Amino acid sequence: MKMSDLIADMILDMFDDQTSSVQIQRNDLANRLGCVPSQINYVITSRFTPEAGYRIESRRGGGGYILITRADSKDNALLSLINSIGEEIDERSARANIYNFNYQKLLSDKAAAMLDAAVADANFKGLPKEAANAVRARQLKRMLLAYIN
Amino acid sequence: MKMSDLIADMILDMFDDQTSSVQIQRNDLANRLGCVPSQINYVITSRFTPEAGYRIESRRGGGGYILITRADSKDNALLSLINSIGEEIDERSARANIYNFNYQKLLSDKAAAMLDAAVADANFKGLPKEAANAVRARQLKRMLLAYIN
DNA sequence: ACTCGAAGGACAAAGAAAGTCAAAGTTAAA
DNA sequence: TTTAACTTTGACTTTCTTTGTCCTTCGAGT
Repeated sequence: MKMSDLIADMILDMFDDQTSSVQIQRNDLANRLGCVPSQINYVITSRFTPEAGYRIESRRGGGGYILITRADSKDNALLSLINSIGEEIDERSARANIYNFNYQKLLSDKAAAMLDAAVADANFKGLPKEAANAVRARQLKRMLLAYIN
Repeated sequence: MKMSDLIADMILDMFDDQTSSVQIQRNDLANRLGCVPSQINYVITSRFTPEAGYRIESRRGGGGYILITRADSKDNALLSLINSIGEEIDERSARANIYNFNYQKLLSDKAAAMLDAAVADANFKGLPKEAANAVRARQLKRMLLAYIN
C-alpha cells in the first residue's frame, strides 16, 4: 500500500464518533510509520483540505503539534449554501440567506452582521445592477468560505 | 502539558470576574511550578502582550512583584482606524489594514479572514479600478462598524 | 550616603517541533 | 509513448520553548 494512504488512514482512524478533531505530532507519527516528517505535510495538504471538510492548526517548537478538525454538519450546511449561490445575487436574497443562516445558528451574530454590511446595496451605488450582483455573489461565497475555515 | 501553557493558565486562573489585575512573585511562582524564573518572563512577553490586551508593571527588590492588568474596550481604537479610511482603497492597503488590526488583536482571526475575502480583487473583476476601490472602501468601513457593534 | 541581599529584567544559546520547497521517482492518462 | 499528475525524500528555514548567566533596581540597615 502507498505510504500516503497509510498515513491518511492512520489519521482517519484516530477520529471516532465522539471527537471531531485529532492531534498528532509530526515527527512522532513519521517515526512510527517510517517515513520522513515532511510526508505528513504532504498528506495533510493533499487529503485533509478545507474542500474535503478539514481544518488544520499547528504549533512549532517544543510541545508542538498538528491539529486536524473535521467539518461538522454546521459547516456542511454552509458549504451547500455556498454552492447554491449562482453568478449573481441581489441584496434581498443575500440578506434573506444571511438572516436564515443566522437564525439557524449556522452563522454567529457578528459574522451575520458583517455579511449584511457587505452585501448592502448602498455599497454599490453607481454600479449597474448586474455588475453589483455579480460582485456581491462572489464576495458572499468567499466570505462564507472564510467563515468556515 | 507544556510548561509555558501551564504558567499562562495559572496566571489566567488568578483572574476572576471581579478583578482585572493579578499580582505575582516571579521567583515564588517559578519555584512552585518548577521552572526557571526567566521562563515567567517568557510567558509574559509572549502571551500577556499589550496587543492581547494586557499591561505589565513590576517592581524589583525586596517585596518585588509583577502586576498583570487586563485592559478592555478596544472599540475606540478600531473606530479611529475606520475614520482613517478614505473614499477609495485598493486591495493592497485594505489587506494591510486588516492584517494590522488583526495583528493588534483588534479583529478576531475569523473576522479578519472574512474581511480579507471581501476585499479581494478577484471579486471585482470587470469593474473599473476606481469603482472597485470605492465599493471596497464603503464595504470595509461598514463591515468594521458592524464588527464593533 | 553606602552597602548588601532580594527581587525582577535582558538576552543569548541551545533545543524542539513544524513548515517550505524543489528535485527525483512513480503512476496514470492521453 | 509522452505527458501530466501524484509521491517520496531530504536539505534548509522558521517558529516557539527552555535554560542559564549576568545585569539592574529596590528596600533595609548601618
